[in-house]
Formats: sequence, C-alpha cells, structure tokens
Amino acid sequence: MTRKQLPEAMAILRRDVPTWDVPVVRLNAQDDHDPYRVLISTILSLRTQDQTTILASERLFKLADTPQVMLQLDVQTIENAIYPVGFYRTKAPQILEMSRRILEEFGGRVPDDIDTLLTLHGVGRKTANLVLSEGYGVPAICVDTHVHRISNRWGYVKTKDPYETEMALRKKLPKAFWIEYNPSLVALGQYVCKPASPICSQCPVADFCKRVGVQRSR
DNA sequence: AAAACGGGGGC
DNA sequence: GCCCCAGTTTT
Repeated sequence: MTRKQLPEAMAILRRDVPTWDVPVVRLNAQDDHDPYRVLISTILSLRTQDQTTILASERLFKLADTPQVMLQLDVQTIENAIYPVGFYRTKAPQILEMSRRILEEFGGRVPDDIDTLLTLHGVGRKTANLVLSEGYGVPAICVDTHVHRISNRWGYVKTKDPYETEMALRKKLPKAFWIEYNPSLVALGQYVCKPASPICSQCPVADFCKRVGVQRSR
C-alpha cells in the first residue's frame, strides 16, 4: 500500500464503519498472492520498513522467485540483492534453507497449514499467518506491530503479547474479516495511526477509537 | 547525534 | 525473560 492509495482506503474504511463492528479496508490493487513470493518478501519485511522491503523484494525476485531458481543462487548474491533490509546475514541463509525444504520436502509448494509453516526456520506466527491469508486466502489473523498497536489503542484488546492479541481477535472478529484485518491496519498504521504522534485528526475511525495509551496526537 | 522503527530464534 | 541480528527514517 502506497501513500497514494491511502485516501481511497480511508474512504472505504469510513464507509464500512457503520456496517461493520470493526472497520475493514478492501485493497483493490491486490499485489501478489503467490505463496512463495509472499513468504520470501515477508521474511525480508521482518524488522524493516515497507519501502525498503519492496525495493529488496523486486531486486531479489528479478534473480529468483521460485525455490528452484533460488537454490541456484549463492548466499552472497542473495545478501547483495536484499542488503538494504538489514539482518541480511541471517535472512539470506534462511531463504536458501526454507527454499531447499520447500523443494525437497513439500514438492516445491509452500506449506498451507500453520504447523508446517512454523517448522520453517525464520517463520514465526506473523509470517505464517500472512502466508496463509495473503498467499492462500485462508482466514488467518496476522498480528504484526501495526495490528497489535492499533487493536490495543482501539481498546479492542488489552495486552503486550502479540499472541494474546491474535487469540483475542480470533474470538472477537468474524472470520470474514480475518484476511483483510491486517492490510487494513497496516495502511492505517503507516500514515495515520503511527507509533508516535498519530494524526488522529485525519483518522476515519477517531470516534471508534478509545485512544488507549495515546499521549501526543494531532 | 541519537533515538525510533520492523519478528524471530537461541539461550 | 534477555540478548542478538543491521539497516533506514525520524526527531
């Protein structure tokens, strides 16, 4: 989601507030649903900004966007391609290792159940749930830092632990929302409901929000 | 110049 | 629970 798409997302968000208990954005420009590319770009995205992730993903996928081709690359090539994301020294070997397992153990197909996904080194709950929801269209609640922070600010959950947030949202949210919940809140979280000094005056769900823990806002 | 920012694994 | 991983962006 880019800055340009935000106004449209906000319009949809606003429109849906009265209809849904929790606001939902439908991202019309659906980028990429290939499970392997979702998996790899999510690995790249860990602890890094979105713009950087997009850049690095494009550079890497020009070289390889299937496990077969990825395994032809050596580690330094991958490290060079993904360099700006940081943690490239851990991420590059992980990408090779999970590509090898996907090819050898799963016939070249990214696993589509959470327990198997979690056995991949470098894949935690955030990554696994994103692969399920974005890659396979399987209802899964992906709690990244935006979902965690905003859900708490809304007063929708009350916990420091992202896993608790996931479990709480699983009970509170209708399953039909699960897939869209994450991209909606990511869009909101990047430009409006920011970690520090959120722009509450521009937020389409300011009425809905309890502003738990929000100190300085505009 | 310094702090903030984004998940996961090892121990 | 605490520490490590490494860059970009904001203050």
